[in-house]
Amino acid sequence: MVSKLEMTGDELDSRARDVLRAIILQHVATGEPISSRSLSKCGQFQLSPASLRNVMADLEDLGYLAQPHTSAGRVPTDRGYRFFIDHLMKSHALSRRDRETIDGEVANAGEIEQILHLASSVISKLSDQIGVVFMPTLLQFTIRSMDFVLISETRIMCVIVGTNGVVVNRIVDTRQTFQREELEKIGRYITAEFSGMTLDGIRRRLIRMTEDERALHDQMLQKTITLGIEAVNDVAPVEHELFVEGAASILTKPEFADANALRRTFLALQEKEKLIEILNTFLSEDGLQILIGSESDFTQVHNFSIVARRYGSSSAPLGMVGIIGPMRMEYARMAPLVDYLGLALTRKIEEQEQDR
Amino acid sequence: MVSKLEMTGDELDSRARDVLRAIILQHVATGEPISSRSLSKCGQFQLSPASLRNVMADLEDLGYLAQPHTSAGRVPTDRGYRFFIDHLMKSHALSRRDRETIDGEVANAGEIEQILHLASSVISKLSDQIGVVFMPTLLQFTIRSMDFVLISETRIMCVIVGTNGVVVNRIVDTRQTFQREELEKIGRYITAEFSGMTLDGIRRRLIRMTEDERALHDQMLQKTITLGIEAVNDVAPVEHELFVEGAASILTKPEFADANALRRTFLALQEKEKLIEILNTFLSEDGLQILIGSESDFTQVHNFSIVARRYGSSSAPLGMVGIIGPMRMEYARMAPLVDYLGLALTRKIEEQEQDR
DNA sequence: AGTTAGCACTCTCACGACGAGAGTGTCAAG
DNA sequence: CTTGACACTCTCGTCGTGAGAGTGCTAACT
Repeated sequence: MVSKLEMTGDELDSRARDVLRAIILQHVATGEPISSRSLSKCGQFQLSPASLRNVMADLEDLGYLAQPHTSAGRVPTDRGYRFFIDHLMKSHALSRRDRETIDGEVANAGEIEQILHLASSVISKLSDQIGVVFMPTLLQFTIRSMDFVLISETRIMCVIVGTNGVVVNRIVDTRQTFQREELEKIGRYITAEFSGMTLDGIRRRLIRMTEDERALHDQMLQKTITLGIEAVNDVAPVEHELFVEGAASILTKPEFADANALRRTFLALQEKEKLIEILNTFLSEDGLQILIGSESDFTQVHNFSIVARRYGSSSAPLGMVGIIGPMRMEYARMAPLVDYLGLALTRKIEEQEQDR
Repeated sequence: MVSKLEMTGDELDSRARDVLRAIILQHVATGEPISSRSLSKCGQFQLSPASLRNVMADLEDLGYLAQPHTSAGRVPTDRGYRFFIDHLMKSHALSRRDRETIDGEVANAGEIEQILHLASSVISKLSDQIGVVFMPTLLQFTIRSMDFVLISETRIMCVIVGTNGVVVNRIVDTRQTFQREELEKIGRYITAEFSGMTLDGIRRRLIRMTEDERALHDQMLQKTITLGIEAVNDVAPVEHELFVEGAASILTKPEFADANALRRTFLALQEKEKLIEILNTFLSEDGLQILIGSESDFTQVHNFSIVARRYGSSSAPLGMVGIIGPMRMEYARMAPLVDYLGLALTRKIEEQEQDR
């Protein structure tokens, strides 16, 4: 019945918009359903509760508000939050403290995994929500260099540096034995020969090379090829990394007062595939993304919202960073937080990219 | 009033012991307080409920059982569990499936961190409790080799292999620029010069070398020293790694039916220092360790137990592996699980140690 | 027209009473 | 020493009740 309404923001007059905004702000602050009386008392409107009730009834008809039960106040629906975010919200400026905290954490981090880990934990702490950082597949990842370090005669650590500054390392267990000097040579060769290619491309070319005439005779080349293939094969399975931090932060939120809600939530967070799927669809979108309640499978069940943003250079987006929390959250504070963290990460990564 | 009793297991006659064992087994299975009637009905005893009540009253006086309230059955106390574990428990043989699962997971893992991560997750899955694996400080860690890989001109990955096969790698950001060949030379030099020493020892010696006459003139040596110090300094802060896996497994246990217990538990798991402290004290003990309820700060508050065991060669214990769960757990099944995982880890690590 | 006071209505929630059920302790008889 | 019997106690679910909160509606007011 409300489906034919376009979300242009035009179907609400200025007063209705003010009321909706006030209700959402107040409800986010208190967690309680908002009554006409408390709204009237807050002083923002020179109207009696009865008048406000009329406005609220209209907003309910339009699907922006709902009543938990007849004699309770109103609560925003996901549709209400959506309207708020699209048309009513005024993002807070990011506090200097927060900005400095983010900058500090990001600056201190070295390796990509550490950066992402710190990012998820800092956003979780600052937002008091669950922090998520997602780094998608490395298959399209182009390499700058590849080096091999002798761990023991048959165990080799392979260090791959991407053109975007990301460093990946894995240990492979070979059946052959290697010398230090051999590995140095192999590293130089592979770096020279394959830099700029994707892992997948490298693997395919190496496999083609095995059939090459020369490889049959040159023992050194043969060793290089098998080691290279093993190294790339071993990295490829790392299809994505998902950092979820601060799940305990939701423990104190009133929407999780009962044990079942908690249980369901933790179990949902366990299975990360769904989350990855959602974040993946966002990966093609630019700018801040907000997903509310029923708008996706994941957020629907638990009345969650996701505020997330792409990071990494726009030419090669690297992943998503954001927060997950109950639908009732301070979007006006979350939005700039997530946005800034995304920017900071992007900047950091571009710096590393320069730094060649 | 019971404190003067020695825990020799002598103060209970054979019948009392049987009753205590039966009560614990039944309570662990059901989670309910055990009544004299249900005990009589189970057929193990040819006694009436009234007689069993007498025995149970005695066990309660001795502090092995307790009643949640007057008209409830009996529940084992931590003292009761302790007696059970020390004198009554018959450990189940480890099922073949479990043994194979553990062997499989451990065999597949490569790097130490991956091994420990898998270990904590496999033990969590098999036990349906929270899995913990703890690796203590690396400061006493002696090195076999040290290599440096060029990430970018000023960022160097440092790969340290311990004599126990453990591989640690960190990226350091230097102010100087390095060439590939330089790094290879530095790696060879440091490996030759310092292998067998502890990280701490290396650092001290490097610092002493800065004051050395030669270092002032030999630019290469100077670069080596500063890089070496930075590498070691960067690794040293990693004082311990604690893997806690499967916290969600306790969600379904009846002792966490109410939200507060859940909340408290998750918050307790958040602060890992306490846990590390406890595991650290166990590090000097050989064999399986079981800590019950009030026996430690950590387990006391939440009615938890810890079943843990040292792993790593006995000459150089590497860390602790174990599970955390409610006091009411199947000790007879947990004990061999943890024990076997500890053995498997030790074996794996010794293999890697050989493999030089 | 829009606004407001008043009022009846509905729903939740905290409180207390109550009875069924479960388990115990005890005592006297076997 | 064992056991049947019985009174006692405590928990827990159910039901009823009344206070409180908030609404919708209507009629009067501006």
